[in-house]
Amino acid sequence: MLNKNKKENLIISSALKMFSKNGFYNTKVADVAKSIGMSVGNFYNYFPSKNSLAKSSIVFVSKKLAMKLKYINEQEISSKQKINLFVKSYLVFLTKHPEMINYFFKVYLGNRELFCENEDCGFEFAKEFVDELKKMIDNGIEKKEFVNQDFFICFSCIAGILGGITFLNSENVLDKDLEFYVDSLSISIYKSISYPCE
Amino acid sequence: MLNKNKKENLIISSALKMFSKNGFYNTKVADVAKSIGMSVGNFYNYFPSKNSLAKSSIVFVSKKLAMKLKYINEQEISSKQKINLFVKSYLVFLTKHPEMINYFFKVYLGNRELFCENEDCGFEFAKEFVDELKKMIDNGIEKKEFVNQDFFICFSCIAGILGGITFLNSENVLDKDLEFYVDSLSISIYKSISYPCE
Amino acid sequence: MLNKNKKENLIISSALKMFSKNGFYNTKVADVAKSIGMSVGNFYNYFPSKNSLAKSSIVFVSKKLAMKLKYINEQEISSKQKINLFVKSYLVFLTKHPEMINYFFKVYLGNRELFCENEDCGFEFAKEFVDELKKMIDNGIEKKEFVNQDFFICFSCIAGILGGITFLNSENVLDKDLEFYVDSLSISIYKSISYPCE
Amino acid sequence: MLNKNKKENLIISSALKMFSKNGFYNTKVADVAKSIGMSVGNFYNYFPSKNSLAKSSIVFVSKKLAMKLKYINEQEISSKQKINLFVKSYLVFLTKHPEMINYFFKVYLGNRELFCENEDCGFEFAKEFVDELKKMIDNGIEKKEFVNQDFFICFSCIAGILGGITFLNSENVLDKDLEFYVDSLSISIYKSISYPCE
DNA sequence: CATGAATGAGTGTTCATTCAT
DNA sequence: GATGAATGAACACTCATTCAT
Repeated sequence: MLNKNKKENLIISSALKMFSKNGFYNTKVADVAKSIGMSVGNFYNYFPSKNSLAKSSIVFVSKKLAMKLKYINEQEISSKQKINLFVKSYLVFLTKHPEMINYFFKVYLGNRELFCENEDCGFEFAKEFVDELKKMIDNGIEKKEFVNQDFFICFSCIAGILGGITFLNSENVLDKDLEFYVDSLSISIYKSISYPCE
Repeated sequence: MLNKNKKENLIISSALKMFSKNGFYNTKVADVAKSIGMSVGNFYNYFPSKNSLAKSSIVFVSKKLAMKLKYINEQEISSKQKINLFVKSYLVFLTKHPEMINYFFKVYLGNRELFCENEDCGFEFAKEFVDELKKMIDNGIEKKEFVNQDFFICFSCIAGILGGITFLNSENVLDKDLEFYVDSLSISIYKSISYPCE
Repeated sequence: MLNKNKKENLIISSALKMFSKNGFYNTKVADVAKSIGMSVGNFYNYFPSKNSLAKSSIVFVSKKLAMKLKYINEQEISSKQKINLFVKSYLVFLTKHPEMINYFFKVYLGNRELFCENEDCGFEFAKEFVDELKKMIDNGIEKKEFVNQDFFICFSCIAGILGGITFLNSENVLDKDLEFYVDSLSISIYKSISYPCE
Repeated sequence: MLNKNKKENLIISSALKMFSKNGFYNTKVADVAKSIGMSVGNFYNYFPSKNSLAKSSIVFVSKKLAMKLKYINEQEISSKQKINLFVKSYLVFLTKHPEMINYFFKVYLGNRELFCENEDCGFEFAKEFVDELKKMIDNGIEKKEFVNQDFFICFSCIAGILGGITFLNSENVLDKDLEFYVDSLSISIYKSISYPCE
């Protein structure tokens, strides 16, 4: 028998697909349960509420992304190369697990009320990923590879541009495979935050 | 007495605030109606359904944004200047009407199921804005001010970076006024899509 | 059309019957609604919750009983006669509206958790009746018709003995009509709280 | 290891506390099981259902009370003294085991649907206690110490008055210790069923 | 146009009970 | 006997929408 943690992940994996496809509110607890052959009642042995599943799900995704970024951050390469590796890693992941990325951009960013009780909750559930991204940015600034500017500008450039391509992809408007965009995207991102005419 | 169209806009204005603050699903038709002193029944004289209000709302926002961009596009200035004007215009608008921008980024992009019946609906309800943005991009490429690359890359850079700052702003994590970011953001956006070392 | 208050009373009347017969927990909101030809949703236009219906119901009963007792209290007769009138009035009421009395003794006294949030809520929802009973007792003590003793003793004698016969009646163990017990019950009650050998 | 019967009593003891405090319907089988460090599944090795636990519990209480009354009944003393002893014994028991008395008056009398399948089930589960009380009453009447009246009147007087003080006690409205009320209560009860001017 | 009472399908959650281990 | 994961029917409450007035 699967242990508790394994089963939780099984639920999350299925929920991510359903939430990202049909939205949190149009996905019923019964749907999630049934999708993995589990009874409704038993679902509640693993998550105390539908909402807590949403929260655990974003933590799950955030950790996955953080791991990939951490692996890149730990290498002794230039920031430019790091960005290239990250974009590639991100797009491969998006191809393989669109539900995770889409969950992040659609459900997490689009339905803040699910994740925030008070006004200023920030991105606490995506902390792990955001922190790792911060590391990359800080390191790039430190090494003078990135313009020494407001952190939030950098953050918007990296996360924003990737978010942009993600939305276009999820709406099926892109005419090429994601892989195709790796280089041009990394260059764009790099240009946006680095000094012109290096 | 207000004519039908005026009243529709009144409803939309109030709905935008509520939808963007609490989400579409947590805003009840009764709440919207009450917020402008209207009865529930009467609401349905102006919109056939809650969902149609959501659609009209995004068209409303898209038109507003398109107008601003159109005004900029019509000027005889460099693309670089256009981007600067657009960023400024955008951030001023975001300051004045966060509900509109947030509605666009959160409700519209985050709850696609509300606006898409089939799989490939694209951004039909934001068409006016997207088209105008396309004009700016195409013009910049034509004039060799932007790298002649895939349109979607450019789109992701412009809309993505602005989206990034928008999310940071709506989560109250920015420590300065939006105005502060105008120049650095426009430079970043411009750098991302233009040739290096101009 | 019935006004709001009339409809509330209609709901309460029906709920009293169902609650007292099958218990609060075995009576579904849908049952109550259906019993008076009302939809479930509409029920909630009159009461915010099932629990609030239970509370309103006991207030309703308490008021009815208080009224009867008040009418008796206002007469210029001896306490002995008051008790006789009250017992008669009570038993007639019990015959005519067993659901009200049974609701009081079974649901209200038997399911305190429904009516008490904190530990010491006392009998706040039956206040009107209890207050009127207190008046009768205080008056009898003042006029030296009742032994000058602890109020709670008197209260237990009056309410307790009536409660006793009420339970026997609701269990269908009594072999005679309630009317039959009027005199012996009033004498017993009177004896229990008055001086022996008057 | 405890034998089956001992464990049943252990369950009952804990259940009495929880049922009397929070009500039958707000006490979950899992709560009862956990309260004595037992698994849910194992609970069902001792009681076939939650409802049967409720029934066994009232029999348990009824037997305890019957025993005390039996001991008193067997003494060669006047009915007046018996009543005094019974009241004392009752109040001491109530002080020591409020859960048992409260279970009787609240859960058993207040939720008849739990104990009665048909309409006329009487007090079958409290038979032992009721029978013993009947013995005391019959004996008093026989010895002309009590008025020769309807049995149910006597029953209501004794059980009702004790029930009255019990409710007041369980609602924490009494300002003195229960012991304080022993004499006045026994006198009141005795007066209520005996001839005036003995 | 305007009202708001009425509808009723729908949903998150609970919990007594079962049963494989 | 003992465990606790699994079941699934049940229920309070919601809310978009309708419609009589």
